Amino acid sequence: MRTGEKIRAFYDAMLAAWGPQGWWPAETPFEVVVGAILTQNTNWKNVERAIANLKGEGLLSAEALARAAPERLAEVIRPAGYYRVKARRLRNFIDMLMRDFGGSLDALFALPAAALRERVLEVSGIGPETADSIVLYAAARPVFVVDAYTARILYRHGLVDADATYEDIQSLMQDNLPDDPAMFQEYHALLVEAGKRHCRKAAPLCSGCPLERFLERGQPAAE
DNA sequence: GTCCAGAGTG
DNA sequence: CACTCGGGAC
Repeated sequence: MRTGEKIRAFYDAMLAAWGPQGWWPAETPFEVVVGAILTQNTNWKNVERAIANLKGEGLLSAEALARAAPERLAEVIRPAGYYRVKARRLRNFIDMLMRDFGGSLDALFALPAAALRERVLEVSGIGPETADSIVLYAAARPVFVVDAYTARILYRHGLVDADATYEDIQSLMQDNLPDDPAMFQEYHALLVEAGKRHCRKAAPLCSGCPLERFLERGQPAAE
């Protein structure tokens, strides 16, 4: 099976095994943005607590976040970890939104997809994965979100090299899939599920993984 | 004790 | 290149 077929077959196999994942779990696009920043290298369970705190404090809006004292914001999002850094990152995004788009997410999202991605990437503390999560899940534009699980799963199946860059992997996925935001949303969520359940860093549990049948001789590759 | 829906800095 | 940021779930 060649690369493109395999990439498309992965999706079908995971979807058949686990069904739709319902990502991104949030009530509004703004909440998606906040969650995308808070979940950097962090368990989603902890992010849920932080978002619940923000809601309880009435801080889940651009205006409220722009006014909140940095120390207070940090304390409220504390359960998400890296709380001082993340408080600053949230503020950096809000500052950009207020300054350049009148605080309107809709105005920001009206940009063409490529310009939107670049604009979000310019915010200090928002890197490629967080930017693409915002573009895909909050703005519903067709960019593929790459994360550590994506790289590991593709690497262990021999579809990318160990040193493949973010852009390498993103291009590989986008070049071999239809340009469908809803599908990209689902595919990334399914890869995260596969990563958590089976393709863990230290001890991969290939047995029972819906992607197991796509492994070839010698795979998964050693780290 | 491990590890998480990463990114910036020295 | 390594190091920092970090609470919480398991």
